[in-house]
Amino acid sequence: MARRIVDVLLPLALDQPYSYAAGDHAVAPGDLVTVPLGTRACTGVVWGDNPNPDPRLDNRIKAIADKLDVPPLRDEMRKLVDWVSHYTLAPRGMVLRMALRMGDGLGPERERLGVRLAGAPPQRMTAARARVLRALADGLVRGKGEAAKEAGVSPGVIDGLIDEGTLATVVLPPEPIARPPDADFAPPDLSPEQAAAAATLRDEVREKTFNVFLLDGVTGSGKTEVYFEGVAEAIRGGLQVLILMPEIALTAQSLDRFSARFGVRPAEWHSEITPRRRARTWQGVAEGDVQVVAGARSALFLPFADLGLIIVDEEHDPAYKQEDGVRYHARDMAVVRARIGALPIVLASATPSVETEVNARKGRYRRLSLPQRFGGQALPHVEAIDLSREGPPRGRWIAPRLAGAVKDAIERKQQALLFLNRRGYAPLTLCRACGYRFACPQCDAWLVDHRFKRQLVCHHCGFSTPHPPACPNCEAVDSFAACGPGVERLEEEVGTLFPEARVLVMSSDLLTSVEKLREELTEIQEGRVDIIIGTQLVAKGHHFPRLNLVGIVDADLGLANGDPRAAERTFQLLSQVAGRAGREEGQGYGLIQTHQPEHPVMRALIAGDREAFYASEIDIRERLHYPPFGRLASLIVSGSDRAAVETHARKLIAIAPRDERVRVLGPAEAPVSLLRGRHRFRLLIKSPRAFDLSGWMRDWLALAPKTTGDLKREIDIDPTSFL
DNA sequence: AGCACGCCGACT
DNA sequence: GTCGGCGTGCTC
Repeated sequence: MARRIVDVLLPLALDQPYSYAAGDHAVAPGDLVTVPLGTRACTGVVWGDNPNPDPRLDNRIKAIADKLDVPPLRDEMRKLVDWVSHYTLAPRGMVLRMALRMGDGLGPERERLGVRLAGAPPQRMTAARARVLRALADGLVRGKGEAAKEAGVSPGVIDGLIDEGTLATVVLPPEPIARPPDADFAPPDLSPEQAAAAATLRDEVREKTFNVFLLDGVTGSGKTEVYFEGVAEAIRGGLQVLILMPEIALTAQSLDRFSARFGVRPAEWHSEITPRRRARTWQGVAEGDVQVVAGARSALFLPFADLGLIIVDEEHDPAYKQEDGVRYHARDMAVVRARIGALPIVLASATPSVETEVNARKGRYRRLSLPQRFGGQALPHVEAIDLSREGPPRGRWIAPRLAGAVKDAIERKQQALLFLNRRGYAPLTLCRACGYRFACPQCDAWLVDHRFKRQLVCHHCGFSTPHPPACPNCEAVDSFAACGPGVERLEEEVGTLFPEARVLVMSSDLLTSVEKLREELTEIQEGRVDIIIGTQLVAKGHHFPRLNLVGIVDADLGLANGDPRAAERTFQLLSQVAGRAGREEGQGYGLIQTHQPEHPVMRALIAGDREAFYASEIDIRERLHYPPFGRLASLIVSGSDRAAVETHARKLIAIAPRDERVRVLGPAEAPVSLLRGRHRFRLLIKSPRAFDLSGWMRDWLALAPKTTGDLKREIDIDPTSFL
């Protein structure tokens, strides 16, 4: 019999699988195998049989070294890898890599050792040893770490007693990575609207067909309770569930809501999971032992054994777009995964992305609306403060009317939130004597003054330098002027306006740990804070029960550049922030400081008229043939030699295949034209919606000269960031 | 992505 | 004379 050759896809920057001899291994598509690659060994996945391997390989085909004892990557997963790779133009191997990110320590469970009292007391008794003996006096088995903790000693003391023979070790059964959730642990009381939506989801989960739902309701309308009913139905049916969330939202608060409903926490999956836990979760998911995973976007590539439902919470959140490596949008790829796996998917948001909203309007997605706040609470009352008519005095950022509202809120013992999406003290520092401006040496960006850290910092590359005593250009002393506000400067102003108030600044760069964030949230909840000053960190999912007033200090900030998604993002962010007001303490109040109160975003926020915003934004997108009415791709050429970068970009345009449906715009210097010492030129590619833009891009790049030196091309299909 | 190979600067 | 910097190219 002829020897069997199989194609193995490797988690490397390779688009094509490599051929290996199966040898004695009974392998099938999807099996994880170890294969020799150059000088090393590599774990890959059998992609299929290859009866006619490339003759140019002649006899260089090596043999599979080993087959791993884990469930094979299912057909759906392999289809997903192929699909995502085709769509994003990332090499297939790099997409596979995401599906194999299980860390080390796969395979048999590392033995967990327990200890119990077994022999005579040790020759040399110490205080620590005595504490251990007392703690274990009942003769029961405890885990090693557990015993040390209970006795209040270091693990070394336990090991010493094992060596002495006083304690005996026992192999413990493995601890489950996640206990099974109980679908009926604490069923909720639902409003009629919630109950109707929940019933639809339950039916759909039983139905097991592809269907996309937009679960649409304002902050506080109870979306989570509704999709939990879909989750419960999947659990009852023995199916697995994936709940995607923006990474920052995966806090204790939201996981606690899950455990309040189902009795246990879901398995977690995000960037800070330890490697061991990661490996065990991956394996638990693949074997079907883990029923529910709550995870950040990368959880989309977990190898579920029997997935029955996907939830994408806060589906509009920009964090779903991965901007480096494989550039994919987790919400869109989640829909693809649901279609491939023939299962329902729920996109939940109070402010759906324009894409999702259009899909719902056209009937491609089914809308489940939750019209009110749960418990009949009113939405916050929102007003604009026109900065050109009633702005603050020069050098101040809080208008008199906003200051008055803050004062009232404090007097009523309620909390106020001042939102400013800008970290640090001031975004620009200049010398009054000579006009010198502090700029990043390796980016096209100003250095931001961070007074708390006593540094000038580049927000693009992280470069930082101490604030110099004199101007580097004219050597003038005391000539610096801070231009514009950041949250730290706002804190200063609040300090002079309300010297008695207890103020807390929440900004990602002031956060040292998740623990610290948790403490701060508790402080806020317990009312030990009067004024919260925050960046977008405060917009995400945290619940502030005593908050009644939200002041948006600079609503125009996100609208400044020429980003086609600026309006949408500003609307979503500001709605979310304003929605934090008055969720428990009566009528909430929002004040929006803006120079353009007539802008569709502001008008919609003030009127509480979401529909008006979508109507205007959808109209603009349709006229400009922007997504979702057309397709968009971006190609950024970058490198240290500016001329070489521009030449290459022009060359790409010159060789682009001609097609009257495709327009290639550029090359233009990218908005951030210098980043980490690399010059950047951008091409934008537009096509109709019904066009395989990925395929066209692939054909185009096949004609392109290969890059030399440090020249790099980055392709982004459906870009969401235009920097 | 790794890793080896290869061709030019400062030292055990 | 070697050690080692990281640019280029290959891995079935």
